[in-house]
Amino acid sequence: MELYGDRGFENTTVAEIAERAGVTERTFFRHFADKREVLFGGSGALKEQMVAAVAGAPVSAPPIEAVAAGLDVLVAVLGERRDFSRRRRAIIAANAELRERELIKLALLASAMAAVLRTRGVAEPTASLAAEAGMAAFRVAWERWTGEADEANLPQLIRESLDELRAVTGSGGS
Amino acid sequence: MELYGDRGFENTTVAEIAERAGVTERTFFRHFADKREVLFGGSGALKEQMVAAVAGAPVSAPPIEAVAAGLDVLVAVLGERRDFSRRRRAIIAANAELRERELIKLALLASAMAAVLRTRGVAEPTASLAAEAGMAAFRVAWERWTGEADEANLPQLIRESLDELRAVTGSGGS
DNA sequence: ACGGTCGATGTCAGTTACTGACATCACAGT
DNA sequence: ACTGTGATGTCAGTAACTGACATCGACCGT
Repeated sequence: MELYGDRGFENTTVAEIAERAGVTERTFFRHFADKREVLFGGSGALKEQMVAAVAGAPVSAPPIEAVAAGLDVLVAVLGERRDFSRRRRAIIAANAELRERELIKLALLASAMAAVLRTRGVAEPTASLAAEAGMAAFRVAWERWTGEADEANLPQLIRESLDELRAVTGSGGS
Repeated sequence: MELYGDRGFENTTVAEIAERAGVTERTFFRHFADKREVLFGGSGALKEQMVAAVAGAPVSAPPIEAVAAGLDVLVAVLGERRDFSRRRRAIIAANAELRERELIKLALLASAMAAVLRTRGVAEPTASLAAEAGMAAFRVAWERWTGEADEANLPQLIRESLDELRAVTGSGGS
């Protein structure tokens, strides 16, 4: 991350990273599938935690509530160190390939949540849409949170986004 | 696309594509920024059309309606040749890098629509959320349309997805 | 203590996506 | 005919990855 931050992602070679870490290039690629994955390492574990949170929501809770429980985990993990998150975000925002990777990671999280919803008996278009809606709300809240100067409250922003999403979709069908 | 379909995306080299097209490798890279871009060529023009459609929606129309007008264009362009779309989709679905690319293309379309909404006076969290919600509805509808065997109606599926999205977010706030 | 297995690392050679610099060539306008 | 201009070819180079094999240290059973 230091190298990516200083010289930029694309001006940093794997050889440099490996040298800084005191290993060979080959070893780097045994730890990370590719150069981008460095910034998305914990996403597997994160997925597990989110899945557990969604699965652990009360049976009576509507789908969007279960998804919100999953997002709480996401927020807890990503939102704890704000300056770290901002540096990371700046690096990702500055590079198209990293943005792609981030999008697919979030999409994976959403589809994992949708899968859990299905095991809870939610039928298909609904499950995916609830998960996607939650993710959209998160994404927008996340942008604001990392972008704004003052100490905004991330869970609060997510709640507002969900409310806004309801308002926006609620006005009129096609 | 023939090569990608037959041998798979990652087993196809740029040299092969160039040879098939009767040009050199270098020329290939002058037409396409990278190997994936082949499958996403028209997305610039598509964006323009969608932007125009959103901008052209009645001033009185709520944001989600303007977005729906943009999606109609997307549907018209992508949905006209169904078998072509399905082959293309199969290729993309089979490869992670292509899925990444598709996600960022859709995200670009969404953010372009959000930008237009802003020029129409829609305030910020609302604009992004309306665009993202619309895109989520499209994505889910698109999955169903390309996946299902019978001749489903894509605009119809999108309308259903938007309705479902409203239902799903509408049940309860946090 | 000793041999053996195993996991992590190093080494090396190779492929392939992509890029910059320069040459060539056809064609349009004057 | 002259000249630019845009598209292509040629060539050399970089850097991300990958497969195959060697090494080495820790740990395990006897």
